[in-house]
Amino acid sequence: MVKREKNNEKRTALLKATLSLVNNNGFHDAPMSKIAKLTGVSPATIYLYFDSKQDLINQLYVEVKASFCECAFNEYDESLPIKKGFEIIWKNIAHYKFKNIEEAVFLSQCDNTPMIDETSKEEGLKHLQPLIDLWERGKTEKIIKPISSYLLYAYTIYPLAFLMNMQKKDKNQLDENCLENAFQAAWDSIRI
Amino acid sequence: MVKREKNNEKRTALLKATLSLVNNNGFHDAPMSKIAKLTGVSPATIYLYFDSKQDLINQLYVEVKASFCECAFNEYDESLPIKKGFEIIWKNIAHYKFKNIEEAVFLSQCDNTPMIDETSKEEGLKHLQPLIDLWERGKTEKIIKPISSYLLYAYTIYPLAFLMNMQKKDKNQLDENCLENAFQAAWDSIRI
DNA sequence: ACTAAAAGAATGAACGTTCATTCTTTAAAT
DNA sequence: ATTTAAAGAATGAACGTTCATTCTTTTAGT
Repeated sequence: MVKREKNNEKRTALLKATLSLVNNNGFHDAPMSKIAKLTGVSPATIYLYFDSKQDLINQLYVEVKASFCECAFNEYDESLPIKKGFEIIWKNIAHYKFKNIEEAVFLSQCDNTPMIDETSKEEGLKHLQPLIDLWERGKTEKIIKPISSYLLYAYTIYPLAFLMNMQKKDKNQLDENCLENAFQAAWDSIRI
Repeated sequence: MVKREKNNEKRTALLKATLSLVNNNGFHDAPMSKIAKLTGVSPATIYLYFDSKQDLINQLYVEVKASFCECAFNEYDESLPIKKGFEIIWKNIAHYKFKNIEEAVFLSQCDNTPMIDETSKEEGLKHLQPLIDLWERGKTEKIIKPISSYLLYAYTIYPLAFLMNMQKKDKNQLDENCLENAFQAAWDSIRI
């Protein structure tokens, strides 16, 4: 739903405030009034940029997911060897999750909750195709186990969400060494 | 908070209705009025069994988590060899998550959301100690990688949550073969 | 065993508050 | 002068919770 082109700053500020509130209070305690107050605008102004609260949260999800996926394939090249290509994507994702911890926590909350429309969720998932392609290539080259992409994702990418949540709670500090161990575990779980 | 001893059925029915509503609608769209209606009682009746909505959801979380952890260590014995002991616990957990998919989805929603009090969350986490002990034993016996328990959990148990969510959306059917692959991936990621 | 009184459960209606959203007015930009 | 952006006030609906009251069960007195 396209509304305004002008003053994208305000729109971005609204998205940012929403992210912060949903992260800290949960969707059930992130009312429009608080979003407006935190942004420094009137509640009515939100409706110049978004159709509804649901529209706001859906757009936020899709945009954060897009920025995540864009980051994931930075410097990735399909001609790279399987393991090297996987390592680049994996580390891109890992770095995103620990540099942009608020965004990552938000995504994990969305992915485990019915708060986002199913259609928006599917839209957000499409951008990961190059990783799935890489895995398929790895399977035919007998480098990666011949198991479903869901399994491969569950054991390589998904664990990062847990580590990140622990990181946020200061339960597990993630240094370079820990990251290397994590990558090794991911790779060991799927390599033949 | 101890309230009534009598008529535990109604209390259980309230918990069950809450679980179902939160799962399908999210916490933000599971009002007391709907919980009451689904249970077939008056809204006021809820407050004979629980202090508040927050108390209701906290108690639900703690009890579901407890039943999950109880199931996890069924037939487990500390004298078992590392791999066998791990396999038993892992498969217990896997079976719980796929036999009690509603409960498991609920737990994953709670664990990724600020909807549960932090104290209740910590209470729920305590019961997993035997698994951590097993891992420690595995490390000293040089069977399991010398990495933190958070990493071990992230790569062996946490992935099941993803598989289960996919299962619920009918995206990934989990047969016995897939389960075996999943266990192998889990073990491969942490064994030396 | 029967009845009356007390206690415990449960209720629907109503409370004050807060919600998402809209209406009306003002300020700013063109 | 006209249009657009923003604001604040206002809206009905819905929220969590409590209220006064009524059923239902238990207790006690005969």
